[in-house]
Amino acid sequence: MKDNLQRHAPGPTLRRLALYHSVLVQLVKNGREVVSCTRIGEELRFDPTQVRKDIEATGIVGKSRIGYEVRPLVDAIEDFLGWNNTTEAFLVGAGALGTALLGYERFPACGLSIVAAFDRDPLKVGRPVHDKEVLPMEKFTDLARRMIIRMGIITVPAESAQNVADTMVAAGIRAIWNFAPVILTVPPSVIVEEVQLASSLAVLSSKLARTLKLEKKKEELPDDNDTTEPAARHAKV
Amino acid sequence: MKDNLQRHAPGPTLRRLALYHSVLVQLVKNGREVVSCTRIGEELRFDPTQVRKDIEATGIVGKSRIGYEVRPLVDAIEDFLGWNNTTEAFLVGAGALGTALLGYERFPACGLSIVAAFDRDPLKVGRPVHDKEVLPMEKFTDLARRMIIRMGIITVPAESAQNVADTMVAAGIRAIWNFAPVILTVPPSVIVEEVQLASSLAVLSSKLARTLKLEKKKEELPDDNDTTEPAARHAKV
DNA sequence: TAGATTGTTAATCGATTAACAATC
DNA sequence: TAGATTGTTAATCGATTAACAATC
Repeated sequence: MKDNLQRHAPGPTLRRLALYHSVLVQLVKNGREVVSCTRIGEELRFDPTQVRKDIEATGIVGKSRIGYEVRPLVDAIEDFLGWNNTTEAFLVGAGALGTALLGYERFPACGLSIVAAFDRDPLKVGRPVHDKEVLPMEKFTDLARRMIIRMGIITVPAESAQNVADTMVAAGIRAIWNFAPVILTVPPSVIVEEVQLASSLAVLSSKLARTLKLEKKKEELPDDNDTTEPAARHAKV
Repeated sequence: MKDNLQRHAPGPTLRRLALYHSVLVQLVKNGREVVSCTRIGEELRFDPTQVRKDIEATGIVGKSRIGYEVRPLVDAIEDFLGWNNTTEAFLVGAGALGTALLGYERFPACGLSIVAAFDRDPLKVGRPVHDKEVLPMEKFTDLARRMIIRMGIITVPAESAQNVADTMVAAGIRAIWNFAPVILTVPPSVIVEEVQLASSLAVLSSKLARTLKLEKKKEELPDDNDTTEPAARHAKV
């Protein structure tokens, strides 16, 4: 056992821990009491060694031949990810994406509670979305300070995102989850997690384009290099 | 110049290329004709060397002391990411998140056109969302085959996601953008890009929890290790 | 020319994977 | 016991960063 101060874990580990959590919560529901890395890995198609390494970061130790106790493991992951105590967040931008996040059923299990939404559009203000009030932007700073809100979620268009971020920082917010398609500039004391949909799409579309191009080429020149052609296998026979 | 067949680029590079694209499109609008890696890097707070390495992957060559021509660079990135020809996609799950994606203004610039949405809920079928038809799930397979749709977007709850993915694969879809909180199982010929919101939140919330814990500890025991205490600096003076 | 910038190779860094002893 | 599984160290892999010659 190392010190009780939380060790720094690499980003990929944190991301996978969130996935393990989801799997483990399901196992708890099914009444499972112990689980092995192999089992978790199978579910998510991860290498068992990697799962073990990740779990090690949480400080949990398992039992040889048995695996890990599910319930303590869930607790340790929640502790590690900061999901054990509910984090109250303010969301800015009550458009379609903001609305989707306000109603996302998974967040409570991740210790996230979006307690209010803000918008500068008077038409959106006043109409509750998923039982959450939509307040005018003017109320943001005062309310965030009084409620000691530490997390902000940005779902406004690109043009206003930096401005919103500045307001959040000034109001004492320490972590920003940014869904707007711009990279934010914030002081070093503020943490930003960028959700860049275009980046995610880039990975998918580039791979798809590449695959389709390759297939097209293969169709056009079906030579001996084409191992999918059964005939090619007879070359040496 | 290497072969004209697209080289494989690492995921992080693809993600950053999407961000460069956004910056460059803006530069084109402003009438800029050339740009250096340093300039792009400043905008996104990336290392200039990294920007150069990424650009290298697209096959574009720059000019010493000048930089890169913006317009050809944009074209090359679009070509590389598969954003030059419009990809038509079907979306399944016309809930809040699906609605948000159907109306996302940035997608056309990324060569993505969501041409129709599908839902199994009869209440959602028939009412167009953002000018896009919402069709019953029964029509998916036939329509996808006839229109030769290659990309599918999943915005259904976790429980139905794998089922939807299976339908997509059977209908000839080759790339799936998955927003449901489950890891999908698909044949190797199908590409999946997972958008796991919980994973993204995990990175943010764990960092925030860690920071807040550290600060609390510092408050409780303000000893000489606390470099923010000006008094500590006088220890040796 | 001088100096900013590219292109490219080498060094570093960090994460993943493999290997294997310990253990229940 | 035998064998599955953990814990841990070492090897590998891949991406980032540094260094520097070439160039306009």
